Amino acid sequence: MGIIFENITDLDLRETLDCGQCFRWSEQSDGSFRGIIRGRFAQVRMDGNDLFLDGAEESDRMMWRDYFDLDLDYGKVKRELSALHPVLAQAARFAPGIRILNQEPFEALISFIISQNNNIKRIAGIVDRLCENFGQEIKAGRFAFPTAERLASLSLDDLAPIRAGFRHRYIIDAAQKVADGTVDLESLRYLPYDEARAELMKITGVGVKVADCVLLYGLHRLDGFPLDVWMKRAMAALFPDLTPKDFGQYAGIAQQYIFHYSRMHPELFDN
DNA sequence: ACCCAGGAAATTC
DNA sequence: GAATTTCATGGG
Repeated sequence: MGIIFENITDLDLRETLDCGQCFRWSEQSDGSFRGIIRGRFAQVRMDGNDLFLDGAEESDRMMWRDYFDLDLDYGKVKRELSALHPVLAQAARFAPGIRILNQEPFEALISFIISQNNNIKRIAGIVDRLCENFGQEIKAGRFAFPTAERLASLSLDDLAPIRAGFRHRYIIDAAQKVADGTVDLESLRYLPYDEARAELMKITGVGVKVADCVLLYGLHRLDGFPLDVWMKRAMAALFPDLTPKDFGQYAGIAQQYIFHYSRMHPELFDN
């Protein structure tokens, strides 16, 4: 059982799965990654330009193609972005195998609510505990991300085991507003950007930055440009003459190159 | 003991 | 309205 995608360029699994956009893949000692996406398990690895999804089902081929964004020409995107600014070209060359995943919108929403005033390692731990406690077990010890309906039914005390602190009430409010239709995540996919952002900000605990992350990572709004502490430092130090709008329709991809490059080069910001 | 972490809400000025 | 403080938790 498994799926193979042949002749895949511009994809590096470690760069893509460990660049801060997702929190649920675990790297194995052989360099492959195991994860559960949309309730489906896969162990993924690259062999040359072939992408192997061991354990995945052929009937899910389209889902996985979509998840890894295999229909977008990242070579072309990189050429366009690299022409904008030499430092952006350098950031893209540093991790040329980054792609923006198509994550489940609700998972992105909850994950980035958890991300606020937090660090990536602990975010991953909280998300793991959330899945273990409230997600469906797909195979031994591996759980799906919980549904909005399930999380909406919980009390603050129920969430105590995930140890997310003050974010517990944000998680429940988000789940309730998604479950009861107050916020329709799928409808945000093609709404004007500012309107989509405003919809998400109806949720307690969702501000501009979390909303931008949900739109970019969960709804594939590549025009989004989340500005976290790292990106604000990077913009001030590396792109003082540019604004987010200057990065165009693929700003979100530029953001990911810059975010990863900055996080891997903290010495750039020692002042 | 102190500081920070892919922020946002609550409070104060 | 804009600036500051608080909010849990864990690691350095």
